[in-house]
Amino acid sequence: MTSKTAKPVSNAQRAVQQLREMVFSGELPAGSDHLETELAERLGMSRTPVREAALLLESQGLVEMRPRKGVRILPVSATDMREIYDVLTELESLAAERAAEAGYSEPQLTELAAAIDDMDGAIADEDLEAWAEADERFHVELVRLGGNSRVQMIVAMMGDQVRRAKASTLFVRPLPVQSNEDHRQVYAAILAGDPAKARRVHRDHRRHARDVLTELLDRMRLRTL
Amino acid sequence: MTSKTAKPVSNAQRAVQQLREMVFSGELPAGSDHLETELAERLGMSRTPVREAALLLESQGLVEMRPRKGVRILPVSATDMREIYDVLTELESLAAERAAEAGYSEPQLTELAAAIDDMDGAIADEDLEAWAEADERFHVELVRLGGNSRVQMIVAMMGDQVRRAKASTLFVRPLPVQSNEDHRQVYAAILAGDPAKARRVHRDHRRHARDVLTELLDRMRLRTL
DNA sequence: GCGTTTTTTTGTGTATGCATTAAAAGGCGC
DNA sequence: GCGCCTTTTAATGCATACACAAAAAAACGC
Repeated sequence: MTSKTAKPVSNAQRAVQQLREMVFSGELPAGSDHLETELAERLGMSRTPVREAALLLESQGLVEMRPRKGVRILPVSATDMREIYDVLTELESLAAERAAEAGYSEPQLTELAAAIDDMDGAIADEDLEAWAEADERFHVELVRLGGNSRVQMIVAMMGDQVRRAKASTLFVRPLPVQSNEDHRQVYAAILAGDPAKARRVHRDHRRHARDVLTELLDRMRLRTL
Repeated sequence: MTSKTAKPVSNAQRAVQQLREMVFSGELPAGSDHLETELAERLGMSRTPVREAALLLESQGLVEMRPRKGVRILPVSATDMREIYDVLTELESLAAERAAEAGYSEPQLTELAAAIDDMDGAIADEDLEAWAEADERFHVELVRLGGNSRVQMIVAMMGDQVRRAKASTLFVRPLPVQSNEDHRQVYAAILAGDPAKARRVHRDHRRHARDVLTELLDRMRLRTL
């Protein structure tokens, strides 16, 4: 039911996926070093595909390869967070603007609406993980509607870089009750075909989220994640 | 005077640099395919470092690796140009805003001022290549002043993707006489510490440049470069 | 003991060989 | 000739081997 004929996925691709998961899950903790040989053994393949995978992850800003020191899982500092959120703010706002310009009709926005509803539901249940998942869906879908493949890529990349940080602050953050009001406004602006408003609302939303998070990080004295 | 003791640069790094130059110079034309073996021979090294280099360039959006077909030099379509210019507009505007917030004083902005002056000079001489070089310097320096390393990276990456296209339209574009007025306004806004104005002016500048270029591409019936 | 030099260890960067498999070439019936 | 099957060719993906250099360990002088 899941696959047709079993697709031939390369070892390098598997290495990328597995390493990503190991990074996100914390199995490879931020700041830790791992020799190519060690990772190769862990993944049950030779150094070559592992190396290629590491090279890719390095270009995505998730790890760093230092000769003789191994593959270092990059920590994310408060400064990094600010940088990343700034980029996300700009590009998502652009996406919102473009989405509003595109003249989508309601049936094309069901995914977005569903994400918003799910966030409401999660807040009512005080289910933070469900909320985070729906929030993620909202942002991904918004960017998709923006129709710029490069923006999609960059946003995904930046999202990966802050994934761990988001996860570890999720339970100490205030319940984002206000947040969904913003989401609905963005949705409305897109449906109404008001690009300037869509941009502005989303931008303010993002900026606020950034301030909350960075202040939180300062308060937690968390310098890297 | 240039080097201390001759640094040990890896073959893979050399491969990256050389391949980049070969792409930008047109020695490897857009749309062409090249087998790993062929490139390895051309660069005088084995497939391994060439492969790593190609993987990197792929992650930067310059080439695409297709099994059995070889390394394909990615062409840039009119749509691609629009996407890229949209991203550049957003991120450079952010940089301008942040630069204005940073409270730079005149001596810290000499590089930017010099680039503007050079553009004026180049326009007076009708030296398009000198103008393009100074324009590049202006934008790079502006982004640097913005102080966001991720923005710098992404802008550089997007810049690489449109490098060939810019070069090949340079001589059919109208002389950018108006453009430098914008640059001076951005400069002034940064020095005056007016983030909103810096952003707005640069954004409009960019948007205009984008319209000129895309219209030009349509008129030239150039679909890929 | 302790700073310095020498030896050993070890990880990486690169070359190379090979199995796999997609594509091209060739053969065959009609 | 032409569609279809078989054979051959050849490019990749991966494993492996090895030289080099960096770091660690050991030896040494004092």
